[in-house]
Amino acid sequence: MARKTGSHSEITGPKIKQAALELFARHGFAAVTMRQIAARVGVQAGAIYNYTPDKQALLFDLLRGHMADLLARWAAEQVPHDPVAALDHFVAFHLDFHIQRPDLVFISYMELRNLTEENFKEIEEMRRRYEKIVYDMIRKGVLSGDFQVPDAKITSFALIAMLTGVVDWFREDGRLSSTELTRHYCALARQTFGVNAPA
Amino acid sequence: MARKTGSHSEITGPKIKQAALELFARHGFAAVTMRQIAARVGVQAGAIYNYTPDKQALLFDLLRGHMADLLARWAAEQVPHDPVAALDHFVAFHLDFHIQRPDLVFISYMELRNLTEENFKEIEEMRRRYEKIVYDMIRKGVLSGDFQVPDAKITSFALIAMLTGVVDWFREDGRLSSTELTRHYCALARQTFGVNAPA
DNA sequence: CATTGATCTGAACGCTGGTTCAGTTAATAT
DNA sequence: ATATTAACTGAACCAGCGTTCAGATCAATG
Repeated sequence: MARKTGSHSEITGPKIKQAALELFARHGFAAVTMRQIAARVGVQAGAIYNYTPDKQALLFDLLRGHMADLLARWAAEQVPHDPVAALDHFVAFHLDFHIQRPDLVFISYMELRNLTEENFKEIEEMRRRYEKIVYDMIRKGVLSGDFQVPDAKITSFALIAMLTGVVDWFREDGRLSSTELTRHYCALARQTFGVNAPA
Repeated sequence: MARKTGSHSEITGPKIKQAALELFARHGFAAVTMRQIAARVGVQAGAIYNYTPDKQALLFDLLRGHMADLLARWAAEQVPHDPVAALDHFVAFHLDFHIQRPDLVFISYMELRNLTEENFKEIEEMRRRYEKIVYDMIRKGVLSGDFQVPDAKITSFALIAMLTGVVDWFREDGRLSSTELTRHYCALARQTFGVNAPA
């Protein structure tokens, strides 16, 4: 038996990516086998190699795609000039983006060490670009006097950590809606940044 | 060749734990082999089984020991009654404890999914106990009027995330000393908690 | 000095991993 | 109808896995 009706490349390709994503997120890259991925797609392990050169590329494509998506979407945002409004905007953007992709966020943090050195550098570079966005935003607010923080660099890390950490516990059907979540975190971030008067 | 001078149980046992810790942290539990651990200790793979029933136990013992240490050390702390002073105390304690054990912190977060269900539950329970400590501390400060936060639960997660995230970038020989780090984070945490007047 | 017992070696066991590939199938083009 | 080819199977390859264990080695004991 081979090639059943409806088993086209345009279907199997994305299914492999999705299966790999879910399994990597649940069990970790090293613990997942090509046969497990294949089984989830409904195909033999060998068939995967029509879509990816190897297991490493499967992981790398997921991570690079995720980071590229993140950077592209932020670039497309209309960010307010006012520092406090910009902070609110960023908090809402970051939470929304990450909450919608818990698996990708997870593996982007967990599986960096399973990347080739070369591949790792590429992802790291993208991550640094994103962190710089946050840092620059904070610097602007500090210079304008809107923010009062002990250290801009530390604060940028702290903000990203506290926001990204949300994916560890947030559930759509939990106590808080994503709207409430965003509202709370905007308030929390403002306090963290020493913003006094509400904008 | 077997049993060389100075190769006692009291030496090899801890060396195995240490080697496992470093390798698990660097490459991940699933990617590390018993032979790699053995090689680092200077022993054959079979010898490891004089000290641990299996690979899983090696991981579990590290995680349980880490969490038990964390809880025991906090229990031994003299925590001030004043909520703001207690917050400062906690921030200093948490940073100090985690900065000194980056590898353990790393695997305690990364390798939870490689635990047996039974073992996982035990670690999760300890983690919850620690989170509850933070939550209770915040509740106290909210009730006394010292803290003003949008949501105590969220804030507890946010605080832990922003503090623990430090191990991802902090280096002893970096721009900031651990003393400065603590000072900055105490200030940041106070702001996050809406503390107005310095205590 | 002979014996003992903890400690470790070295080789093996059965199994599974990623990857390859000749061959099979079915959708499409001629 | 026939030929073509993308998509897939099924089996194999070999390296490496965790784990076991009979036997070797050496420190300590009496």
